Amino acid sequence: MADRDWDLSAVVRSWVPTAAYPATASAIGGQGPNPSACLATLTFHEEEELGRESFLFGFPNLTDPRNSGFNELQQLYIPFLPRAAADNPSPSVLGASLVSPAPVCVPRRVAQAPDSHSRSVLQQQALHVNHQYNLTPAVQPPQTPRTRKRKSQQKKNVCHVTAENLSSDLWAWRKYGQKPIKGSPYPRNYYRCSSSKGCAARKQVERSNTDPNMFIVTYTGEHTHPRPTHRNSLAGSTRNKFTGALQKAQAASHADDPGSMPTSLSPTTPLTAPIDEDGVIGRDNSVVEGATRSENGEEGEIGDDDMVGSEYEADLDGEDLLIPNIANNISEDMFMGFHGVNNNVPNSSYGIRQGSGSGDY
DNA sequence: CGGCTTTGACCTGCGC
DNA sequence: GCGCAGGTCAAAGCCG
Repeated sequence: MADRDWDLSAVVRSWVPTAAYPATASAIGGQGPNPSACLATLTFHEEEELGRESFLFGFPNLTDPRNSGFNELQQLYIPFLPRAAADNPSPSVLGASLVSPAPVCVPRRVAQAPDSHSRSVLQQQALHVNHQYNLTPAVQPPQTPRTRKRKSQQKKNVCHVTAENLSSDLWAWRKYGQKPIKGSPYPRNYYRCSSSKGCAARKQVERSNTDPNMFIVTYTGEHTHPRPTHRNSLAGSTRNKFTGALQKAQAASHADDPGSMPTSLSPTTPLTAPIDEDGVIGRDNSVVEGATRSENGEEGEIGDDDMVGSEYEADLDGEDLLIPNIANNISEDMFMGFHGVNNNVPNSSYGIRQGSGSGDY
């Protein structure tokens, strides 16, 4: 019985409430959503895209004080943007001054011995930011899903984000597994991109055992397709048991499970309306690899199997994608789920791998 | 009906 | 080689 189990899918799934995905909003619930959370899913490529006019289309309320987080995030990402983008960041990209916490990722080769000299300036900057915002960046070597490189050599893009900043990338993620992790009271949820059947992109979400308010999002693999122009009919809109059955489950079984998370919230970002094709929003704050790459050709290199690199390439292509109308769609209730998580609120049994977790346990 | 979540079983990596 | 732990598969069931 994993009474501490929680379904991170709730976290991963886009928290952005929209008319199209009201359930998601209510499922997440809560108050004081941080717009920047949405950006947490952006890659620097995507950020670059966001700099385009179309981006404003997607975020009509950028001027809204609530969007300060967005701008903040952009600021934070600047160091990680491709040099061109960083050198000539559009106003939207640069945004305003930092005000609220924003998720930041820093590329790092886990397998490599940390070398202060080798650490890129960008990384240091990111680290600084992370420190400011109490974020714990960590990037591990990417991996090639399915081919299973040595675990220690797998490339990963790890981001530590707060519940508020938990992602809402536009990719459609489908949960395919959950496993309790030894040493951690919280299970790890596994997601794969559901936008394309052949897509190798994976996403892992787990709550930090050191800081329950932090979530560790790990991206591996790369998308083999352009961003979806639209969500699957059900993607992100269903499974919002959190609103219905979920709540029942909460009351019934995991009323005291601090680690629990509403499963209903899939890592899918609800999209309200298609933005300009150039509008790009993507994964969570996986800015990392690119950052290193731009600064340090070797460290954080975007190898062939580096999902980040290739993915970024695709992003730059201006693949069609949608931008969630975050500001307009954020619901008061949206973060209820997160609050529940943060406050040991009963969470659903959904997405929770009871006890033995996934099979082997 | 299509897509998603759940979850037990199986596979693989890795340390000893 | 063995065993543990992490990662993935896939059937079953749920939902709109």
